[in-house]
Amino acid sequence: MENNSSTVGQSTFQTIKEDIIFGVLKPGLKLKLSVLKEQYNASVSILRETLNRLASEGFVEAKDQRGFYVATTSKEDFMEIANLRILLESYALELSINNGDSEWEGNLVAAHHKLSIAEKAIQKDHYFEKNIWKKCDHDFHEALIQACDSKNLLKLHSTLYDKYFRYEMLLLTFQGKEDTEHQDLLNAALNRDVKLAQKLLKNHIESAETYLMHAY
Amino acid sequence: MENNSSTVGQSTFQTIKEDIIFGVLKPGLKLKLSVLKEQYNASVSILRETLNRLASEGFVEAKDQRGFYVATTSKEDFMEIANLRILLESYALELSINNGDSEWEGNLVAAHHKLSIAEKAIQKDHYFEKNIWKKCDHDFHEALIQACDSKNLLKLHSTLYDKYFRYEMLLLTFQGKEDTEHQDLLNAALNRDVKLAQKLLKNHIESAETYLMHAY
DNA sequence: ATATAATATAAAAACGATTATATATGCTTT
DNA sequence: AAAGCATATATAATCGTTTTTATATTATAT
Repeated sequence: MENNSSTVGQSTFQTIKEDIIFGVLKPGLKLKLSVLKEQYNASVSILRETLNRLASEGFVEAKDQRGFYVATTSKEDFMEIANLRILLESYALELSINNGDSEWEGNLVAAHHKLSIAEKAIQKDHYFEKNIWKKCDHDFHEALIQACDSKNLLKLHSTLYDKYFRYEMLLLTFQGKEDTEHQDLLNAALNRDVKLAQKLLKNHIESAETYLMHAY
Repeated sequence: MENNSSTVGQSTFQTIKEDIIFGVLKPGLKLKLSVLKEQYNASVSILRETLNRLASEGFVEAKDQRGFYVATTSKEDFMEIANLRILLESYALELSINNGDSEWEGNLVAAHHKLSIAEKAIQKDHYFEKNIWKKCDHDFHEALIQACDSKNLLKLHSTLYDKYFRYEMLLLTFQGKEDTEHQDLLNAALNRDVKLAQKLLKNHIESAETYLMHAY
């Protein structure tokens, strides 16, 4: 899970964030500066900058005068995240379907194609890199709403997606059974059928949600 | 606009955030570490932590290797913020009205009472502290959705509210003519009339929105 | 005269060291 | 022996300095 962004700050931010999302850093874990320093080869200042950013995004909890902890998880929190994701992604989807031009369609088809390859790969090879599949799934959902024409909305959705995904990673090895869901979603979007697309999206998120809830 | 939170970091964060919201630090302004150091009596490290947090909340733009700038503003950005606020606050309002118990009602009535006093004060005395009125307005809107039972939603709404408020501050001295809007909103909420409350809220935000748009 | 390269300068990024705070440990007193 | 206070230790918060990077300036060559 190496990362070579431009600055040291950027790359440690990315790495730690991913480690939280993929469950390498477990919920509730105390993030001692001295330990992280060794673990991520970064100075205290950089780590504090990083943890502060992660705290304001909600992946880390900053207890005043008592350091940083990996954000804890709960059934309630997961439900909130899922519902907010549905709300925002549905709204964005509607805007995007109504706005999207041919370039949007092209990117969407391309993203779906990549995703379907990754899905096949992960079903054959159980040890296929999860983070590759994650990126494809993320990119597809982002491509769907790309034409919503609201940077703020895209930013919010992205964080919410990551939080939702974290629960997916924490609660299961891999689901692997969402066969045609993405395909159907793609078709509905291309047919500019807002209502259907929104319904499929809701089901898509909720089906994973109920599935994951059993793990709690 | 002094602030004495527990840690130096917390208080400079609060202060700089408020200075951005209230327009003391103008949009696009370059935030030179050396200047801020004098201005806010804080060390570079503290300032970097602060600016990183503000960047991830969207009040500051962090250009890689080229420092920090106060987030720029635009008509489009404002529209996005307003629409997102309507979406989230309407949703939260519905949940809150359906969930709210007597304590929620009590706090709501109290918040509205305080707000109406502040509104009267600001109409008489034109130099009445804006940040007091801001706090009352914020508290009232928060009280409305307090019973929505979703910390994530409340957090998102709070940031969105602040961003919306920033535009209010940047684009006018004071509006001062929203006479009965808050009162009507309060009544609808107490009567548990979701649809009406949502409609009033939408109007409330949009009326300010169109009013402010003329300033651009 | 203009364009490109070398140099100088200013500011951000990163670091290590110092100070303040909280919790754990042990001692004293009732 | 237990409770409360004092001390010690670990760790977070803060600071000043060093290193790196980007941009502005100047010089040189075409």
